[in-house]
Amino acid sequence: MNDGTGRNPVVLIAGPTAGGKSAVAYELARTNAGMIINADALQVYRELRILTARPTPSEERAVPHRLYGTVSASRPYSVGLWLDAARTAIADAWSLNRMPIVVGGTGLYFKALEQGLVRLPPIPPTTRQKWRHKLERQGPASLYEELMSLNRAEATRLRPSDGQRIVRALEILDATGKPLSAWHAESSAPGFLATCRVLKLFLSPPREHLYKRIDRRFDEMVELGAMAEVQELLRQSLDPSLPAMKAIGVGELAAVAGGELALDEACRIAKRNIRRYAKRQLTWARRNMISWNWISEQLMEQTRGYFFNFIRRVG
RNA sequence: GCCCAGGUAGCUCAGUUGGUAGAGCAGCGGACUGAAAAUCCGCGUGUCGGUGGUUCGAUUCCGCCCCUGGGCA
Repeated sequence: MNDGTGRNPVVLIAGPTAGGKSAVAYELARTNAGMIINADALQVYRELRILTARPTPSEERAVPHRLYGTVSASRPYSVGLWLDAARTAIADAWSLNRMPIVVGGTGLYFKALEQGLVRLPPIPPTTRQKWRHKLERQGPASLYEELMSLNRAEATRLRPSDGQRIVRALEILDATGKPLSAWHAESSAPGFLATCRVLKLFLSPPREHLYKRIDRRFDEMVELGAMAEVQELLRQSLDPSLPAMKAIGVGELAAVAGGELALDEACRIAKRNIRRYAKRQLTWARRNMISWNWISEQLMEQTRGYFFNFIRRVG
């Protein structure tokens, strides 16, 4: 696929959850021979169609979709795995003469796509297990001490309470003999999109509207059978620390299934957690997505023609 | 109309024997490189219903007014 400039085109659509990304992506893709590629860390899980607000089967039939529901909830996913899959999908779109439209709410995935990821040798699963178990048994403070004695600079980069990052730092040090910061410094691989013609849209509805949509959408999820979806997931008896089990709504509705929480109370908590998540997405974006086109709902209406023109021109 | 009980943060309320106030929930800000819907850090955001009075000083005491419950008519 070529737009006359010799550079391949890509459209990226990001924004907080429930902000209308999917609808925009679908419309662009349907009218401009696009291919929609998922950039959401949770929408990859097969079992979570309703709770992660994945595109509907009819939408998936109308327009090519990639990386939605392709992974079992029993498997941990990661940025690295996603990045490989996303690159393949984007290349596929080009070869099929379709405009790749990468949509999702996971800021880190977009950052990896744009700027690349540190090239690390694979960490053996046993090493990963070792440190994770240690965290469970001893807690973050003790592991922080350990990291401090192994590599002071690496430890001071982190907080003593941030168990997840401490474990990551330790497993990298353990498996490669070098701290993450050293790997980071030496592998400045250019991002996959460095040579592409890229349109970056960040959909940013007013906070108040966003929160209303979040609340409404969760009620809809429950009506559509979110409860059954969670019960089905629970039947697999998966490790609760798996990413899929941490999807917002899973824990809350599981508590209802277990008789520990009333449904309306669970909904209240889930909605609050989604609102907080949306806030974290916005915090991330303010810092990391400065160069994106930030568009409000109104602006989206006003500039619709402009963006469609971009698509037509390059597509 | 009269009699009670209230009006304090977005909500539910606590409190100040007179020195401009604090909990829970909600919210807000920040960090972030293979678990990122994760993980972690920080922050009370206030015309104490209004208006006069007493006082060095009133959210607190007094008067009047407004509003919300409940009761009596």
